[in-house]
Amino acid sequence: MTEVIELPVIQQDSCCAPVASAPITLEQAATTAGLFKALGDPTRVLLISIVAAAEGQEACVCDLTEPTGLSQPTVSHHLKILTEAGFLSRTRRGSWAYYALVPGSLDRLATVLAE
Amino acid sequence: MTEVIELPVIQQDSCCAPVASAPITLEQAATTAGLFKALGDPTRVLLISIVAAAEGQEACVCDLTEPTGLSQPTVSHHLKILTEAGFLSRTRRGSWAYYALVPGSLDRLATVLAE
DNA sequence: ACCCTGTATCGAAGAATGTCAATATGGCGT
DNA sequence: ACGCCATATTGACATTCTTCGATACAGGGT
Repeated sequence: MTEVIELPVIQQDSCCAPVASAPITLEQAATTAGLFKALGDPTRVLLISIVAAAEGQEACVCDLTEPTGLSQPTVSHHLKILTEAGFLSRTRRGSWAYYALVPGSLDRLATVLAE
Repeated sequence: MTEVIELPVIQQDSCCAPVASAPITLEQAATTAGLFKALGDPTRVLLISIVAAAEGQEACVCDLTEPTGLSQPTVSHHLKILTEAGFLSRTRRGSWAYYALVPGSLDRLATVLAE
């Protein structure tokens, strides 16, 4: 007897279809646009930059409120968006939450932009 | 006597600083985020894809309303946003307005994403 | 000159977004 | 068990965005 096991959908491997190579579907466009939307805010671009340039490629929330000049809840909010988009990962060590750049996530999106 | 001449700011050549290489300023982040925001909409990603895949790398507005399923004013609005962001160019021939992908504009943005 | 077609702009309505203060949650120390 | 610290969530508000219908503009043909 065979059993059907539901596997988690991992679409991060292939990311999404190249934009300029062939015509894509509206659904593919929505997926791609969702990634770009996550990067479509100055604060979030800044956060990515700070995290990527930090030692160990990671930073805690406490390190990010001051350079952005925003409140802690707002920074947490942006970090959540970047994490859900697959650009950042979250690791809890003690009371601190460390956010790190997901390796290859930006490069993968760059592939989508290839002409 | 020296005269100060205001030169137009052309930032499209170098586009913007790589995000993940070194820490950037909030101003640089805003410029970069502006480009991503232009691509942060499903309709606009679809428009880019259709235009890029079209013959002659260009399409008129009349070719774009049907595949997007949106009204003509809305399509024109999105095309304007993409044009102002530097991704599309506009050429008027007769009554028609032809939009084309600006060569290298997507590749330039891809450079920003290099890790 | 007039109309017709394609495109752009305007004005408005609804949805989504960014931000904060207040509050909740989660861990570590005493 | 309690309190403190860092972080996450909630609720609310102002702003921006997406979309449309209505209208204005532009160019070609009769």
